Amino acid sequence: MALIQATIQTLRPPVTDWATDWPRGQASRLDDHTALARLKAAPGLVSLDSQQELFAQDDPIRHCYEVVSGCLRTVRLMEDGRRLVGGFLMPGALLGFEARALHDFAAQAVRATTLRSFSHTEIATMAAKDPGFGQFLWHHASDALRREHEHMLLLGRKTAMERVASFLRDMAVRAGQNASGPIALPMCRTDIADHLGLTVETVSRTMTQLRRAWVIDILPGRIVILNRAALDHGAADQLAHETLNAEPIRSV
Amino acid sequence: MALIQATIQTLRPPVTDWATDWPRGQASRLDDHTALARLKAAPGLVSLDSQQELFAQDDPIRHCYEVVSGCLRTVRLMEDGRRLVGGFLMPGALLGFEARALHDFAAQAVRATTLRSFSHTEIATMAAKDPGFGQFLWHHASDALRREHEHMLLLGRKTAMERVASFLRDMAVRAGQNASGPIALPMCRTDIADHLGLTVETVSRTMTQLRRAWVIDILPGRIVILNRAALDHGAADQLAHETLNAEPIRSV
DNA sequence: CTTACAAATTGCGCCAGATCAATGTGCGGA
DNA sequence: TCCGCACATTGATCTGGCGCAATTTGTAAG
Repeated sequence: MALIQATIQTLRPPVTDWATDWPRGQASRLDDHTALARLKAAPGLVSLDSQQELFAQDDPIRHCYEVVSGCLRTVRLMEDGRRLVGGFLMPGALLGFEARALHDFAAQAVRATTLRSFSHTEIATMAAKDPGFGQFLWHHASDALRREHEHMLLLGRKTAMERVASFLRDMAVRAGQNASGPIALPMCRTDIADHLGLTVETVSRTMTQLRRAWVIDILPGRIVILNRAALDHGAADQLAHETLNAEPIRSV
Repeated sequence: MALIQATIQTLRPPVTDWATDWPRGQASRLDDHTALARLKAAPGLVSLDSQQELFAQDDPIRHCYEVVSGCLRTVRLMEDGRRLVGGFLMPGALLGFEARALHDFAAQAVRATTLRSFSHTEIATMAAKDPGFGQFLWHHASDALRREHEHMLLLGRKTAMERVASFLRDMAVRAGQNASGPIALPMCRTDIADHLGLTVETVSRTMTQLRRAWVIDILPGRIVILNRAALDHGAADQLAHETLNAEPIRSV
């Protein structure tokens, strides 16, 4: 059950931007939609400690959220403990904006996190009145769908190396880091493994392989991409063989 | 590229039902929405031969479709030929109702298929004008999202036996066959394998295992569920061991 | 600085499912 | 009825990733 009860106050006049979460899609052009702006003017605020749960799987959807800071994961559990991490939500991401009665994933803070919270009922009401807002929700769901499709391909057909490479590339894109520089990995290896359909050990081994091949450097809580082309092209495998004997000096 | 150019004529007065495709969800209650009814009054009709492609991956989205008869698969290919079948579309299913510029999957006929076709532009225009229709699209995308989440769990964490069992159970539910009776499997084993993230051989072996355990019977182009509980409960594995020596008389 | 604990890495043996290779089966056409 | 072809099944072998356990690293507390 949801641990936090956010308070939604009265709606007040328009404000400005609505951060969206489509790093790799054509974001719907509704950032400045007035209904959204009105909504954003009076959000509830939620703070979560690290590992705290925002809502559980099968909880009724009462609120929608926008991540302000921190990082969340969506989690789905099987009875026997097998776990799937649907995704990681970074600042700007939206959560719970589906037309549905129950959450099909739990949401948990990867680390201390703050969110803006909105009433889901109000969202639905607004969608019923305002076609523009309805369109926004449609666009949002469609974009989510496209990303899930991509992830299904990863889970269904990619090798461990390809999965890890895809993940790291995605994290780089999300961080806006097309250039070099450390990329934060706030989530633990277990979370990454459960997101990629692998085990912790395989994730660790694969990342080590990439390090040995000078494709990435591994620092506590972050990585640095040394050879972006290898990561993109999937040539990481070949590289791993070529440079296997050379042992890079590990950054301190 | 799309092989068929459907013609959308003028819109005419309301008609009746709008078959939806949420066998396991709370279908959005918009079946009789007037905008949809208006649209449905003047659809283009499309016929596909078996294996014919309706649209390719990365084609611009020009039309939306409702499956009238037959069966389609959505397909995504990797450069090296690895293939993922996103899903199978049975009569009543909707296709291409996303807010997006390009298709992220190709759609191909599993066997001879007919569809009603609608202009995607018109859909988008209608969504912009009519909040109720926008809501319908939002609901539709949200339901699709929930199904994809379920499938991600299958691809990421389930065993071959669990995947095949889930698939057969789904097909039974879709066919409205909670009772006994043959369930049509119009798609070939390769399609099933690419849908479940397995190989043809593994699908075949697993189904044989289920047959030997008296959980299902296998007929050309269809199956019969003999032990629904085993299929649901995933106890298929245990059963497979218990009854492994007994060789059921194969139906002719 | 030392201790303590969780997270990450590494080694090693094993197995579910992949891969390669026949063989079997059903169906449509001449 | 026979042929031909695509699909399905089965067998034999191989391997990528898993499972378990030991070790190392990072980090927070004392």
